[in-house]
Amino acid sequence: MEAENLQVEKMRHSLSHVMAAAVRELYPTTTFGIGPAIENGFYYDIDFGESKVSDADLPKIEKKMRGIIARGCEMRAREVSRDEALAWAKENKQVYKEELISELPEGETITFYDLVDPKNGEVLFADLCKGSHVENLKEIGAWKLDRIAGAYWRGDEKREMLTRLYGLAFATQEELEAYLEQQEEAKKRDHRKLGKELDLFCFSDLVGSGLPLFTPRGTILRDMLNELAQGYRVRCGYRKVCIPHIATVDLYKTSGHYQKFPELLKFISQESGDELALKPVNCPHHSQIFASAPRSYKELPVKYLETTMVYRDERKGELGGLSRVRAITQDDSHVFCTEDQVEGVFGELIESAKDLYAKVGMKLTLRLSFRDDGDGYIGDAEMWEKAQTAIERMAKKFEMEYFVGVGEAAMYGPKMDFMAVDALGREWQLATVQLDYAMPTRFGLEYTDADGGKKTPIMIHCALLGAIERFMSIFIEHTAGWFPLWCAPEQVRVLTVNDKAEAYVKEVEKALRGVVLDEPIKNNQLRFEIDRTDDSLGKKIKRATAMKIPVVLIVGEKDAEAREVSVRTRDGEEKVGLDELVGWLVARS
RNA sequence: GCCGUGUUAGCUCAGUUGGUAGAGCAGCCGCCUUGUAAGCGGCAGGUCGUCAGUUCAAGUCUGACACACGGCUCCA
Repeated sequence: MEAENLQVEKMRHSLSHVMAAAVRELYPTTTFGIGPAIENGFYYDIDFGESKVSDADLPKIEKKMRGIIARGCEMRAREVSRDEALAWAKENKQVYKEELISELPEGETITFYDLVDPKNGEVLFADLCKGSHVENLKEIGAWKLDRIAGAYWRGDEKREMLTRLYGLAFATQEELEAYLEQQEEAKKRDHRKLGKELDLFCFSDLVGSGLPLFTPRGTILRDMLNELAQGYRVRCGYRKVCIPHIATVDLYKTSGHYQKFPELLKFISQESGDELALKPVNCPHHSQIFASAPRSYKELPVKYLETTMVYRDERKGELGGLSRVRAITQDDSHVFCTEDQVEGVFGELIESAKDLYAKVGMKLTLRLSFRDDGDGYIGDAEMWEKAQTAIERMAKKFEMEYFVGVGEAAMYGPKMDFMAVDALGREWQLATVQLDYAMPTRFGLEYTDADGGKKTPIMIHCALLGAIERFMSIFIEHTAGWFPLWCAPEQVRVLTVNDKAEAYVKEVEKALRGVVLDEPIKNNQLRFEIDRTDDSLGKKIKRATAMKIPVVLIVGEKDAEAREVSVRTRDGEEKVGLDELVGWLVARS
């Protein structure tokens, strides 16, 4: 397996050289950046200078590449000195290569790979490269050029914008096709497409980009997911609070967001001239509820819970569907507690996260998000050390497998981030539990301890869904829109065959009206519709299926006679007696 | 923000070399009373993303803007 992976990587890497050779032949004045092998293929970043390149040019480049491969060219390594390499780069006006070479240590031996036609010894392309490569292009498997995109030189937006040509490459044709098929499947499940088809949310240019509007159906889904996420904490003694969505900027100067959080949206009051901001987080507001009264150690831990929107001025190019928005709903909670209560609070939240993700059918992995050396943080080094050690100790105590993500911490402290794996095997950061020694200090929060002295509480931030919008985008793709019964916007649809069994349809309606599900959330009154239109049954079924309604009940004269309903679900068809219908539905939730 | 692609009826899409727009579905109106994924017929529906420009003439060509989609170090 190892050897196979290595071979595929060699092949992908060699293909990037072949692509460069083809490009140079077609566009002689280009300057080359880097051309690595990647997960599903390869790319090359190229500066095309004056020439414009677009998707339409890909077939031309691909054809040229196939020609080079058909010639049976070889990849030959050649060692040169650093000075020789620099001279080569200068002579050929390869400024990017020159930059790369000049960064290599003095005296280092450098490898070049030549793409050579063995029949006449012609060198089609010579490139600075550490390898490794296939020996002969005959070893190359299945590949195709994929798309064209822009990429900053070395990923730095202050530097030149190069054109990146992406290619896909696999060992066999089957693997390439399987990959393309998987892409197709992902496209079919795309939450933006399903969001429209299932009537869950929409956008309006008048409202603005990155600002989703939820329809009645989408709102039900949101509410159900939120209820699930809040339920765990309500049962652990969290109490709901409610705050306004704006505050004076003084609040964020105190919290540090004004200085460290560029996405903060600010505005000036025409009335008072005050500078205000839309809340980018909820903790400062919540801290002021804690600060509103003298607190005793006896009432700790104080646990607040609120699902509410925060607003962030995200970079426009990064907005997309529900996964990246400017108005974000967090199922947020904040706990103010003593040092020795931290473990208990974390324990409850970890158990809740595990249970919630099991209920939605996603596997969890744990990332401990620690700080890096950047300056986007508040609080002193000692405090960070203490918090990070505590987080790691808890991961061990609760027997969670974890890895450490450096540079992933929040502004005010390290986080325990739960990564959920969806049906397509993709990993997403959703639930998060954060330990914060900084915010309480900045806000001067305190409580009176048993000895009468004042102490600073510790704050624990948590969101189990993370952002509801993001969670929904993933959940929609995870389920492909086939939501479990408990959270489906429309759980049951009754289809009449004709108008001759209306009396019986009314009986069924009455039975459904009495159905209340209690799992996984309590008091979940059944949501159902009755399709009495005079369309054919086939058409009604098609419509209900397109909306991915989990349970479809067909009720006609034959059913009335037998006092049953014809049930149609994704699993198939069956008959259920009217008397058993309620129990049948409850059992399926 | 930057690079590339796109925007035609509520939705999915046609629209050849510039000659003032088409289909299917959905909608509405009839007929059909229908048994497990589209019954039949008719009607209505569009400043072709927006604003400029070129032209006798622009959905089609040019420019700007808006919005959407894909990408923006898996470090020779």
